[in-house]
Amino acid sequence: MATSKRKYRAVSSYSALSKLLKKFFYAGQHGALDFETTALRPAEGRVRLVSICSDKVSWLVDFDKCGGFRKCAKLFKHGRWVVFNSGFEMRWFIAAGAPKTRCIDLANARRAVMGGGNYSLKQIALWDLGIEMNKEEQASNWGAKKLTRSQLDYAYDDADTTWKLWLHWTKDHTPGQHDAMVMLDNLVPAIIEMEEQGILIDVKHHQTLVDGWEETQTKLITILRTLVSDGEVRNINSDTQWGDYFAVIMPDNWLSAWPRTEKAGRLSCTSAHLRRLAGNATGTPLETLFDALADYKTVTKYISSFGRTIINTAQLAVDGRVRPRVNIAAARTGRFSTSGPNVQQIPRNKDILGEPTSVRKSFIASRGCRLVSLDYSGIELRVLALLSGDKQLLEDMINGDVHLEVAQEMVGRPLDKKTKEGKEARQKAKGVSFGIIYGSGARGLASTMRTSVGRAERYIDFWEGRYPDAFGYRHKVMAEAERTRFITTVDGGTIYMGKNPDLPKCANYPVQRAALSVMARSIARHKRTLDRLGEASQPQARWDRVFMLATIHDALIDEAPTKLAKNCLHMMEEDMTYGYLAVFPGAPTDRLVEGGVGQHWGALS
DNA sequence: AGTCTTCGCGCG
DNA sequence: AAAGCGCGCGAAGACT
Repeated sequence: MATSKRKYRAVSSYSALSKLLKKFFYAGQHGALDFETTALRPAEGRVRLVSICSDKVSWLVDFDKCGGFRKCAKLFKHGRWVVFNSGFEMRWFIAAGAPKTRCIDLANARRAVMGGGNYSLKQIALWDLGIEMNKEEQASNWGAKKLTRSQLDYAYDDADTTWKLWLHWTKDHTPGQHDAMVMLDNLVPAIIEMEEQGILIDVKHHQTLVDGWEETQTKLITILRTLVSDGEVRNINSDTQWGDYFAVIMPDNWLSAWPRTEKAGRLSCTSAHLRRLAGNATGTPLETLFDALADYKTVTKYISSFGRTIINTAQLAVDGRVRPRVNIAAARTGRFSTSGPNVQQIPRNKDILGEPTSVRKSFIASRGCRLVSLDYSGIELRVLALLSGDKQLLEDMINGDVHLEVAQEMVGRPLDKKTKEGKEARQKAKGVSFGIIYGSGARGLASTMRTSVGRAERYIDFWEGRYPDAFGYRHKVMAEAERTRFITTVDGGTIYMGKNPDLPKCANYPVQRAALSVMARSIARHKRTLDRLGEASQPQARWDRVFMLATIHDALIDEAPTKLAKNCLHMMEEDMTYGYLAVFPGAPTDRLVEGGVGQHWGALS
C-alpha cells in the first residue's frame, strides 16, 4: 500500500549509520542486505541505497546522504550479510575497498537443502513463502535526487523478504547443509574474477572459420536444392517441414522404424539419424540427400551458435574479450552453468565435414600470456568408486583400465589397447560405463550404443559382476530418496528428489555432485592461492597478473604471464589435488589430473 | 508484436 | 510403470 506506515527507519547520516552498525552488527550478527545501484557494474555507477533487515532492525540507508558508499563500505566489516545473489553486492564491496566483507548467499542457503537451480528472488519468494513481489521499481532511476516513496518501499521489501527466506531455509539446516552452503559461498570470489576477466577472442581467426563454414553451407544448399525444390520443402532449416516431406516420399517400412519427436510425434530429423539413413541408402540419390542434410545441419549449428555471436560479443567489449556469466550451482546437482555465451559448450577440436576444425583455437591468451588448464581424468568413475567403496573399480581406475576390461568382455577375448582394434573397442566400451553412471537400463544402453538389448544386458551384467558395490550404490540412494524425498550428497548438502524419485537420477546425482564438490574445493583453494601470491608479487614474478578464467565442469582454466605459466600449472595441480583430498581424504591421487599450457584453448599440453 | 514451447545439439 | 544425467542457446512454430 502506498499509504501504509513506513516499516523501516531511514538512516541519513554517516555517524548514524556508523553508530547503528556498531550497535547491532559488531560480532558476526546476521542481517539481510540489498543494494540499489545506478548501474550494474561498479565502474559505471554507484550504490544509492542499502536496505538492511534482521530480527532487530529495519533500515533504509541513503548513501547520497551518508557521504557515499565508498566511505561507508568499511563499516559493514563486522556483520554477516545475507544477500540474494551475493556476487553482485560483493563486487561493490570489493570496488569500495572492503573485499573482506562477509556475505552469505541466500540462494546457496536454499540450494544446500533443495539442490541447485537458477531462480529469481521473486520466484522463490512465491514458491517458498507465497509472497508476491512487485519488481516494477527494479530498473527505475536510482540516481534521482529525490527517490519516490514507491522506490523506497520497494528497496526495503527486498531485504525484508530476503531475511524471511533466510530464516525459512536455515532454521532447520543440518550441519551438513550448512557446510554445503559455505562450500558454494566460497566460490563467489573466484566467479567474480572469472566474470571480470573473460576470455580473449582471436576475431581474425574466428572470422576465417566462419567464412569457411558459410562457404560450405552455400554449397550444401545447392546440393539440397537440386534434390528437393522449395515447393516441397519451403524452409530448409525447418525439421518440421523435412519431416512432413519424408512422411510423403518414404516407403512405409522406412517410416515405421523412423524415430519420432517426443511431444508432437513428428518424424525426428537428428543428424545422427540422417547419417544412419544415408548408410541404409548407399548408392541412391537418397544417400546424397540424407548426408547433405546432416552436413547442412551440423554446419548451420556451428554458424548460428558459435559463429557470428562469438564475434559480436567480443567486438561489443572494448578489449575484444567475451565475458560469460558463471552461475554457481545452476544445475540441480550443483554444477556450474555459464551463459552469454555458454563457454561450456564450445566445440572440441574435431573434423567437421572432413575438415579439421578448432573453434577453441579462437579462444586465446592475452599478449605475453599463456592459458593454463588442467582437468580431472575420469573424475565421475573415480568418485563413484570412492562413494560406493568399490575396491575393484578403484583398483581398475588407479592401476588398471576400466574401459579396457569392459572392452575385452564385449569382444570376448584379451585386447591390446595399442592396436587400432583395441583402441576402437575401448572407445566403445566407455559408453557402457557412462551408461552406468547415468543410470541407464539395457534398453537405453542398447539404443545409445546401437546394439541389441540382449548384448546391452550382457554388458551391464558384466559391469555389475565386476563392480558390485559401485553398481549397487544406486539402490541405497534410491532407498533414501523413497524414504525421505531427499538424497544426501558427499558434501553434506541435500537434493530434493520429488514425490516419485527415479533410478537414473538417483544413480547420477550423487556422482555428478561429488565431482562438483571436488571442483568447488579446488576453485576456492586456487583462488586463495592466487590471491596470496598476488599480494606478495614481485616485479619479476607478477602473480597479480594471473587470473582464473573459467571452469568447464572437470577442467579449470587460468591465464598467466608466460614466465609464470609452468609454475601456475604446478600450483593448479596442487590445488586440484587438495580439492579432491578435501572431499575424499586419503584417496589415491595417481593420474588425477592432466592438461598443460598453451597459446590458445585448442592446444594445451 | 511479443512470449512460450518444442526440438535439436554443442559441451561435460 | 519405466527410466541414460546435467546444462544454454538458436530456430521454428504456436499461442496470446
